[in-house]
Amino acid sequence: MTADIANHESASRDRIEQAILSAAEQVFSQHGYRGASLQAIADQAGLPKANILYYMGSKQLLYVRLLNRMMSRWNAVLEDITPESDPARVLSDFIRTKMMLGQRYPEGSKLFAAEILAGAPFLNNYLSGELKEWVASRAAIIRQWSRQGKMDDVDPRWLIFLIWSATQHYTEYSAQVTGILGTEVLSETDFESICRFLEHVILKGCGISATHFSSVSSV
Amino acid sequence: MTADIANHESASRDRIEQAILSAAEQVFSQHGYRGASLQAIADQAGLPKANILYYMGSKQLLYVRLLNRMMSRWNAVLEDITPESDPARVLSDFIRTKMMLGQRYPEGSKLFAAEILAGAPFLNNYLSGELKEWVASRAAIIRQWSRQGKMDDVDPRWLIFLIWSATQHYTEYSAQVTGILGTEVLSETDFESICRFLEHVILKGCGISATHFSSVSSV
DNA sequence: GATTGTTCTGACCGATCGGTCAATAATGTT
DNA sequence: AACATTATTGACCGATCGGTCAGAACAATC
Repeated sequence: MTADIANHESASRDRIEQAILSAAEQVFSQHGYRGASLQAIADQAGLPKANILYYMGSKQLLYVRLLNRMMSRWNAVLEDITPESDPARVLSDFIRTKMMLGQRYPEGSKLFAAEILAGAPFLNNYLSGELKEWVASRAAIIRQWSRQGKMDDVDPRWLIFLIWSATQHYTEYSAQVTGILGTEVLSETDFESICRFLEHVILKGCGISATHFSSVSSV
Repeated sequence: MTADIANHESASRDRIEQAILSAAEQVFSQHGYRGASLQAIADQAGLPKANILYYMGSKQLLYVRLLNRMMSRWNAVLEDITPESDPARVLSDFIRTKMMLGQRYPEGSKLFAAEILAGAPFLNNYLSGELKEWVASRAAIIRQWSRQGKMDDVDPRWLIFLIWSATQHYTEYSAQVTGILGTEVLSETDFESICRFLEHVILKGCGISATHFSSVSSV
């Protein structure tokens, strides 16, 4: 008897669970919690419906498990930020990290968006607890930057929301973006162009002098 | 027999239809097309379910009718923009108009967002047709502004997306925003503060010198 | 007051929903 | 080989889904 089996986590079981989670992420992200059906998830995963429930227990357990998985992916963002940090570097990193996360986990990002749209019935505690503290602590540091004259005296909360929304837009509204651009997916060139644009506008807009390693090329 | 009745549009019928549309907008915006049920809409409207279908024909007809109603509300945005317009005034108007629309029609905005999240199955033609042309024509004018030296040489598409997302955020993510701020609704003070912040960052970030009537107070 | 057309709605339809369960198959363990 | 555990899944459950329909209720015209 191996340690894995003792922990009820054989390699086979783990592989199947990941396949189910991946399938469920797709379906939930498109249709939200209510609009998603276990049958659709099962079809997507290529398994019988009863199998989904055997591994996940219930629709709700599967859903909150997906939410938690997505939350944990965001944990590292803006983790090591101090009043002595360089605003240009930090905000630039923030923009690029969020853009990258949206590209890497598009379904997870959409899943989160759908949950918020529905009024965050499963995430209310997280939003008004953990995330609220996260924003408050970062906002305090940004406010110090303003007081130190490193940047304009803007409301840090609106700045965080701005970066959040501007980056999230390209994953959640991908259907609109690709429809307008006329391409199926966002090219690597477009991705880099967007990052540079956001860095340029937001940093300059906040009165942050660009450092040597990050700026927009065209100005 | 009045002209209204001849047009199959009595005042009574119109009142009921509006009530149904309003109720449906709430339910669809929260749960998307698939997740919304006619029974929930009927309950919200205080009518029997069969009554909804009597007035609207089917779930799909009701849904597309709501989408079209929301589209028409956005028609006036950035309508009278020319190469000779003042970028500061135009972008400032754009920001405030979009913010105001989101506040005025929160359910409609969320409905639109849910449709895009689902992959825009009912709006693909609109996005890659009408809206694409709308963006292209505005982008052309913004590009002329850049060539005239009125602003930095930024990609107009990313600028439009930026304003779009930053303003939309406060209606679609209202659950997250209010959760983080700790308030139930966005106060009038916050609303004005956000508008000024966005005007400041975006105009300054695009190298647009603020005109006399619009600027941020704190810098 | 009988006739006609519109509005309203309970009852019902087949399909699908999330979830249960018993029977079977596969996989260890000894 | 015998046994115990886990994995798998078709069949089924009550509830709800979108939608239909017959007929009651209502209003307008003659």
